[in-house]
Amino acid sequence: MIRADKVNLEFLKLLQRRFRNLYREEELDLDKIRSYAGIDVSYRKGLGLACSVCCKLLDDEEVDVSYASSKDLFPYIPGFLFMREAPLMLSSLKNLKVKPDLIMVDGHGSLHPRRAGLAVFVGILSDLPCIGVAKSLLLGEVKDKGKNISEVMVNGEILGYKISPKDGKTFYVSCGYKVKLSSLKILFEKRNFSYPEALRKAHLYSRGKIRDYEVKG
DNA sequence: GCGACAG
DNA sequence: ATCTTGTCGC
Repeated sequence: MIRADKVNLEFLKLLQRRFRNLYREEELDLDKIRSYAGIDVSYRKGLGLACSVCCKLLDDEEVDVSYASSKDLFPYIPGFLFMREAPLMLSSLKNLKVKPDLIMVDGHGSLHPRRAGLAVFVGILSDLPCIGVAKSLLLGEVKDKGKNISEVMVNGEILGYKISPKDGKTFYVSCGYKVKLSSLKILFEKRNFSYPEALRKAHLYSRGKIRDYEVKG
């Protein structure tokens, strides 16, 4: 494990700026998106385990599941989560037999100090439309609170949305790659502001799998 | 300098 | 994120 106090943050910021230069936005044609994958990572005693769950976009029916694990983990440093989780997420994504048309990762995309969160890296490196879905805010202010969907502002710019399901915890979404804010809004409105089922399962499955390692090996 | 800080 | 049993409440 690399020591957090030995990490060259200036170099990593440079890396984030370069990936941001590769960032692109596109209109999401929902009629052409058949399936999407939710990706999450769990940890236990120095081991990290990622899970990708591929579901149909229409009814959330599960069509594929894959995993990837590693003991060679980068430390968690706020603002640099990509170094810790992007490699594991990309590995589990490769292990899917059914290739998704869209991916959603646990973490922020453009809603980030340098607009280069985890979802931006995973989107660019997989060359798939990607959306960042986080449970808490890293920065930004919520405008027009109280609605199902409200804008998150950073320096007068909309960088994401706060989504409040009728039943359940609120979460935040932002663009990762090849997606536009307008597409995000339409997508979550169509899905009735609910937390993505594929992500919920990826979280459950990764936790279940990493506990098996305790018993087996 | 102080505090805040995705997972 | 993880370490962790029972317990309060819908």
